Amino acid sequence: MADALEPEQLETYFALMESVSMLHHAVEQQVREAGQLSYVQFQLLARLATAPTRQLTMTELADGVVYSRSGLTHQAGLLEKAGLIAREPSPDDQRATLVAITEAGLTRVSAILPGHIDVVQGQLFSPLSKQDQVALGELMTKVRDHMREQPPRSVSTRKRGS
Amino acid sequence: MADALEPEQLETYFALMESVSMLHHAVEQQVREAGQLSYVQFQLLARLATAPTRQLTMTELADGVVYSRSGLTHQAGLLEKAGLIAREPSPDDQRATLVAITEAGLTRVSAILPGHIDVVQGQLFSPLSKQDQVALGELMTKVRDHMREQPPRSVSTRKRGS
DNA sequence: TATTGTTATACTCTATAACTATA
DNA sequence: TATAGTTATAGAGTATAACAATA
Repeated sequence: MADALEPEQLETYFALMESVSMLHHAVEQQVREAGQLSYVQFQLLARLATAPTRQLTMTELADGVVYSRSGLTHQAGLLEKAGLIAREPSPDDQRATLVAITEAGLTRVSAILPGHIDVVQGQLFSPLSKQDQVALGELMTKVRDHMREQPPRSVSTRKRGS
Repeated sequence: MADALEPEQLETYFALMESVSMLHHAVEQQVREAGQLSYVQFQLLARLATAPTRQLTMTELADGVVYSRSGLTHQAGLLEKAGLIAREPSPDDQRATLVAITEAGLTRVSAILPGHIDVVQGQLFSPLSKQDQVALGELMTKVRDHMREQPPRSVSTRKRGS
């Protein structure tokens, strides 16, 4: 409502989307070549690998990565079949499923990470000064936090109208 | 090679990817609801609408939006079937196809744009100060320009190894 | 020989709706 | 009644390779 975008903002928006699209394409390729995984699968594994207890519920795991429950179930099925994660019922809540990364999963992430970091360094950070990099971090943290507050209206699919 | 990512850079990278993923999801929905198009289709139309002569060759149109020739052919086929673009052989180069946006295409873009701008404003820019917005534009322009210089190794698929 | 674009095909991803089971 | 997760299925997107035509 109200507030149009300045032409300058439109250019910023386009530059952001194009940059990230290209970056996404580059890292997707790297992840596939180095680890035979899609980027989504890599994100899920990376999230598990960095989780405090190295296990999350399906819902926690989905958050911010996947936008439908069935999508996550599908990806988790593939990862489990590949032996990279393990699922077991949660003791706390019988409805929930706990997902844990396996040793093989950790190994896979380790195989991907160095090359991944090279790509991100080369594509995203190399044209930026140290100052720029810090600034970008601050900006995107603000944006991400703001977006997280917005009703994602997807994973927590609580249909109203339809 | 060399140069690892600082943990701070890793966070920046993640914040960027998550933000844009959510933004992409939001605009994708908006474009579909307001204009019955995918985001890629909207990008193609928008690119044509803002092109100086309102027509581009397939290769020019693909640039930065689509990463395979056949993908563009497919999308162009859909857009043409919907009457939003028109294709004709180029007079300059008999191999090339000129793609032009139709009146219906322009109308469709117009139908999408206001709501689109609202979403971008609300999701991306609203948490940022005017200063922040300018800074983001400068940063992403640098990044985009740098990435454009990198061999995209995709559209201009000049296979070497395989 | 290199480039533009299309075709055919196959694969992956994603989303919707219906369903089960537990809170 | 609401939530966690799965299943089945259908649709859309994308990429590879083989191809035709022009430069």
